[in-house]
Amino acid sequence: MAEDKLPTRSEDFAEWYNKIVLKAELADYAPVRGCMVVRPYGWALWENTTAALDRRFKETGHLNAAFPMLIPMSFFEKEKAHVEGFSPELAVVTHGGGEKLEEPLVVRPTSETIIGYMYAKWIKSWRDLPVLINQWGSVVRWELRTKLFLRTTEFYWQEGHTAHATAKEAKEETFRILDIYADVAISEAAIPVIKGYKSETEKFAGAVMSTSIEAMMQDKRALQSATSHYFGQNFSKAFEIQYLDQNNTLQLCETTSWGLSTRMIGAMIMVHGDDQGLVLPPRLAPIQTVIVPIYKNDAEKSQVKPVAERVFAELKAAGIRVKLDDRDEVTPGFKFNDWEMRGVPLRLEIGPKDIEKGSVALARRDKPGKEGKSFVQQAGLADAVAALLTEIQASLLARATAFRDANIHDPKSYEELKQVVADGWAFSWWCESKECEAKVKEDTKATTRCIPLEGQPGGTGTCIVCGKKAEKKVYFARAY
RNA sequence: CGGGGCGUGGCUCAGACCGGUAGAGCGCACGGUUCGGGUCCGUGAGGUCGAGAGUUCAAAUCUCUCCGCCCCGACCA
Repeated sequence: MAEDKLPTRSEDFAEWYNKIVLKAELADYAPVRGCMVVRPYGWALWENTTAALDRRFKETGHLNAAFPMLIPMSFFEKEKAHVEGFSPELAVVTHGGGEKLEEPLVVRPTSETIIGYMYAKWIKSWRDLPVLINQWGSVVRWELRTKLFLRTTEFYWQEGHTAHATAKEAKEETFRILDIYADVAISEAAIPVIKGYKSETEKFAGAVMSTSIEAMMQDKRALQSATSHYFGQNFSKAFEIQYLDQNNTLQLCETTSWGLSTRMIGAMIMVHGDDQGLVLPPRLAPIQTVIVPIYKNDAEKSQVKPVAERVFAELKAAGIRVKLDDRDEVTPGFKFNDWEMRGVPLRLEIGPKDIEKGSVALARRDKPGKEGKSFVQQAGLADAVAALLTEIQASLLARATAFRDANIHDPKSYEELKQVVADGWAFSWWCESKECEAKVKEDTKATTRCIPLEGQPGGTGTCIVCGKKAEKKVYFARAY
C-alpha cells in the first residue's frame, strides 16, 4: 500500500489535499468536467455544517424556501455589473423537449435575479418587510480551473436573500449574517476567520458592499470562506422591488444576499489536516469517537465484544456520534490508521488488558503518539469522552489561531511586503486605490483579502505601496 | 485559452525507444493463519491497453486526428 500513502504537506500540499479528499472518501471526481460527487462521509460533514448554520438562520428569523434552478437569460441582463461579472461563467440550456427554446435558460450561478423578480411580485407594503429567505441548493459556474470542494463547476451552498425598508436595516442584516458565518467557522469548524470588507475590485458583481470571512490555510494561502453582501438599491432598481411606505410613497427596497458553500469543507481539511490525513473538529465530525475492539482469539473476543458493545451503547445514549468498528477482516493496526486518515477526533481501544482493569485506552487525533494517549476507567466514560471532545475542539482552534497569527506579518517596506506574502499574509496600511492593489497582485500574485472590521489600529498611516495617506489596514495574501 | 505532465484490470505502475497476440504490486472474492500500530500463506475473479483513422502479415508499441484528467497561469464561493 506504500504507493497509496499520502504525500506530506510540505512535499506537495496540493497533491496532499487531493489525495486526502479521495482517500478519506469525502468526494470523488464525477464524469462531468469540474464536477464532484460528494460521498456519504463528506456529505455527513456538510450536513453537520448546514445544521449548525440553519439553526442560527432560523433563530434570527429567516425562513427556507426553494426557487427554480433555471433562470431566463434576460434576467441577467437587468443588472449591469451582475451580468458583466457572471456572463463568462454561465451554463445555458438552449433546448427543451427536443425543441430549441425561444429564450435560453441559465442554470443558476446564484439566484439574486430570479428571487428579485419574485420579491417584486410579493412585496407591496412596508408591512411586508423585511423578507428574510434562505435557500439550500446547488449552483453552477463554469470555472476555468476546478478543485475538489474549493471550486467545482457545480457546488452546494445556501444563499440567503433579504429585502428591507431601509439601508440601515439591510446593512445590519449583512453584518448579522457575517457574524453567524464567523461564529460557525470559529465555534463549530474551529477555523479562526477574520471578518472584513472586500475591496472594490474583489466585491461581488452588483454589490455596493461585500463582506467576507477569510481563513488561513496551512500553506498560508487565504480562503474566502463565506460572503455577505449589501446591494443597496441595485437589484431593487433592476427588478423593481418596491413598497409603499407609511406615507403612501413608493420606495425602493434595500437588499442583501449571503452564501456559504461546500468550500467550507475544503477549509476544514486544509486548516486542520496533518500528514496522517484528515483531522476533523469534534463538533462537526460525522464520527466523533470510534471504538476499536482488540482480541487475538475467540475466547478474548467473547470477553471484549460485550464490553465494546456496552460502551458503544453508553456513548450513543450520551449523544456522542460513535462508531464500533467490529470488522474481523482487518487488524486493529489497520483500523488505527484508517480512522486516523478519516480524521475521527477520538479513538477508544478496548482489549483484554482493559477488561482486566476495567479501563479503556483513548487516543486523541489532534495529538498523535504518546502525548494524546490516556487510559480511563469504564465507569463514567461518557462524561470523560465528552470532556475530551470539547478539549480537542478547543485545542484545534487554539492551534489554528496560533498558526495564523504567527504567519501574519507587518512589513515595514514594500520590498518586505513582497517577501512576506510569498509565504504568509501581510497586514498593511493601504490607500484603497485600485492601482496599488493591482501593483501588489502584479508583483506578488497576492490580492487584498479584506479590510478587517476588528483590529484596526486607529488613526492613519501611509500606504505600503505608494506612501500616500491611508485610513485602513488591509490583509494582502495569495488566495485560493 | 497558454505552459507542463499523464491516459495499460478498482488503484499505483512496468511493457513502447527496437511491432509478434498483456504483466507486477496493492486492492477485491474464498479458505486458513494472525490481531495492543498498516499480518502471513494459498486459491481465484478481473483488461474495448482513452477514442478513431492510418501503416503493416501482425499495433499497447510506429504515424495522424480527437477526447479526457492532473499541475501551473488568466476567471472565481
